[in-house]
Amino acid sequence: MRWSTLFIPTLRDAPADAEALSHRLLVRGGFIRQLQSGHYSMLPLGWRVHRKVAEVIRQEMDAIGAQELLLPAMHPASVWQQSGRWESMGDEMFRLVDRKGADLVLGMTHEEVIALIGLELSSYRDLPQMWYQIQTKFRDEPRPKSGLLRVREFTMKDSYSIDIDDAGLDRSFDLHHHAYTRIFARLGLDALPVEASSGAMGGSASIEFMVESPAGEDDVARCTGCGYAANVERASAATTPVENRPGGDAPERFPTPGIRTIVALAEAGHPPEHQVKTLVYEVDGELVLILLRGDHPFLEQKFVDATGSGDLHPAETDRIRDALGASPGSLGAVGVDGPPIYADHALRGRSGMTTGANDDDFHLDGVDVERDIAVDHWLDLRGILDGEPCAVCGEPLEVVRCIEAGHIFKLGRRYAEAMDMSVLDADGRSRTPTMGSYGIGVGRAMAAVAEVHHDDAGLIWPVAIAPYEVVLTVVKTDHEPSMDLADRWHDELTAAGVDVLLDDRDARPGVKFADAELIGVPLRVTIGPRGLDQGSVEFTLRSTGEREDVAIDDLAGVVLDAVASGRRQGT
RNA sequence: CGGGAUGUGGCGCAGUCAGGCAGCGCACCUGCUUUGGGAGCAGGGGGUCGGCGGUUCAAAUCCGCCCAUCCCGACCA
Repeated sequence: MRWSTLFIPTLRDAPADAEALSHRLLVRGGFIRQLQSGHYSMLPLGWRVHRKVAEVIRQEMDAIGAQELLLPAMHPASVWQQSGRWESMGDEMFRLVDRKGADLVLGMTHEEVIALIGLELSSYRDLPQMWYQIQTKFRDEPRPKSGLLRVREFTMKDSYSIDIDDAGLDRSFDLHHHAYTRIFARLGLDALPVEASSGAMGGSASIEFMVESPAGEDDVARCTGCGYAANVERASAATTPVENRPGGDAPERFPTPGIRTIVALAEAGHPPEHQVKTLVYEVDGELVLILLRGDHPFLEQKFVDATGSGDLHPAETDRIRDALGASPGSLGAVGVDGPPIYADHALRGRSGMTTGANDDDFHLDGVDVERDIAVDHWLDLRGILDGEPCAVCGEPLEVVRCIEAGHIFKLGRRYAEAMDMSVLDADGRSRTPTMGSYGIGVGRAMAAVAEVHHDDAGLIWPVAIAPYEVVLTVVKTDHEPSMDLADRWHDELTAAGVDVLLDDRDARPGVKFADAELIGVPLRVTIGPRGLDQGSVEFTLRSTGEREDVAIDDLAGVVLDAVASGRRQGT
C-alpha cells in the first residue's frame, strides 16, 4: 500500500489523559481512538494488528483440533437465570430490555450458551469436543483503564471443551495450555503460566498466562529457585519461623492508651510477628473474625476461594462495637464465642502473643492462640511478601506486576448440570460431561505487546503481527530512479505475499523516519539518491537499529529472508 | 461507590485568581524556497470555551446543578 493514500493519523503528542505506554503509543501511532471510556475504535492500522493477532490464535486453536464457531453476543436472560449467574454477575453484566419487555443481556462469556448447544451431544462417542469463537464481549467494568488493557467492549477468543470424564478434561486443558504457550511465543510475549484463583467462574483449577509489565493489574509470586509461580491471590509461602516469647498461664491485660495500630503497638515493644491481628468482616451479612499474624496482610480472595462466600467487606464500626464492645484498634478474639473465627495457619502453635482486649485502650499479652482462642477454621488467608521463602524449595519469592494475557479454567460439571447436559456412556448410563473454558483478550494481547516492545521512538511490532512487515521509505519522491525502484519492489514483494508499505508521501525524510518508527514497522528500506549513486539502498531493523547497505539486485532477497525469519520467530 | 484532578479548534497548552475583542505551538490549506532524522518565510481556514441554569451592562472567567474523561482505592473471569 502507498502511505499517501492511507489513513494513518499519527500524533506528535499523546493525549493528556493517556498514561499507560501502550495507550499513548497506540493513539499516537494512529492505531486506536477512544469513543468513550472503555470503548475504542480500531483504526485501519490497529485493525490490521488485531486481525493478525486473531489469526495467530486461530491457527493454534485449529492446530489442537478446536473448531471455530460464532455465538450470539446478545442472550435472553433465561439462559443466565438457569445457571444462576443472572444474580451472581451483578452490575458487571450489561442488561437491556427489548420492545416486548423481555430481559436481555450482552454476553460477557459463553459457558451457558455453549452448554445449550452441548444438549445435542447424546453419546460419549460424540466427545470430546472443543469449540471456540473470536467475538465481542461486553463487561460493565467499574473502572476501564489504560487504553486497551481494561475495556468494557472487547474481542475475546473464548473456547470451551466438553469431555466425558476428568481425564478427558485434563487432556483438553493441557492441549489449551500448549496452544497458549505457542500463541504467546508467536506474539512475542514472554507469558508465564501461573496458578490462579478461579473467581466467579468456579471450577477446580485455573492457570493464568502473565506478562510482566508495570502496566499490569495483577501481582504474581515467582520463585527464583524452582520455578513455582502463582497469582498472589492464591500464592503461598513458607512462613518464616518465629520463636515464641515466654508467657504465663493466662493472658495478661495491660493498658495501651491511644494505641490503635500494629505499628504503634510494635513501637511499644510488641513486634508485629508477636501480635495477633483481628479483622472483623461482614460475609454475606454475617459477622466473622479473621485472625492473622501482625505482619501478614489479609488476602480477601483466599477467604472467598476457601469458603465459597459471596459478598465480603469490612464490618461497620458500629456493628463491631455492638458485637465485641470495642472499636477497631483494640479488637481481639480471646474469649469470643459468637461469630465464627477464621485464623491463618501462621498462628498455629504461637504463644506469648499480644492482641486487643476488646476494651478500648487495653491489650492482652501472653496469649497462647490455640489455648486462648476458639478458632473454628484454620485457613491460608495471608498475602505473601516479596522475598519470603518459597513453600516448595525455600528460595526467595519475588512479587512481580503482570498483565493477565490469558486464563484457562477447569470448570467441572457446574454448567453442564445447570443446563441439563448429559450423554450416555458405554454402559448406556446417563452422565454429565465436564467442561473447561479458555480465554484470550485479543486487544489486551495487542496492548501487552505494545507495553513490552517499544522504545523512545515508538512501537516495535514483531513481524508476525506488524501492521506492515516492511516500509519502503523514499527519501526524495521527485527523484525518479528512487520512485521507480520503490514501485518495482512494492509490487514484487506484495506479489510474494509480504505486507509492504510504500512511503511515497511528499514529506521531509525526518518525518518519514519518525513516523515509520512510531508505528513500529519492523523492517525498513531507505531509498535515496545518495545510496543509489553507490548502487545500494539501506536496510534497517527497527528492533536493534542495525543497518546495512544492500546492493539493489540483492534487496528483494534480503527482505524476503528477513520477513520469513521474522514470521518464524516464536513458532 | 469513596478520594483526587481535568474539560478552551484534530493534538498539546495559555487565558479563569483579578469578568471587558478567544489566543499560542503542532497539525491542516495556498504560494515560494528547502529536502538522508519531526524545515523556513508569507498568506489563510477551522472553536456552541463540556452542558444547563443563575448573577451582571457584559461570563471561558463568578455562583449552582449536571455530564464527561483520567488517576488512586473499592470492585472485577
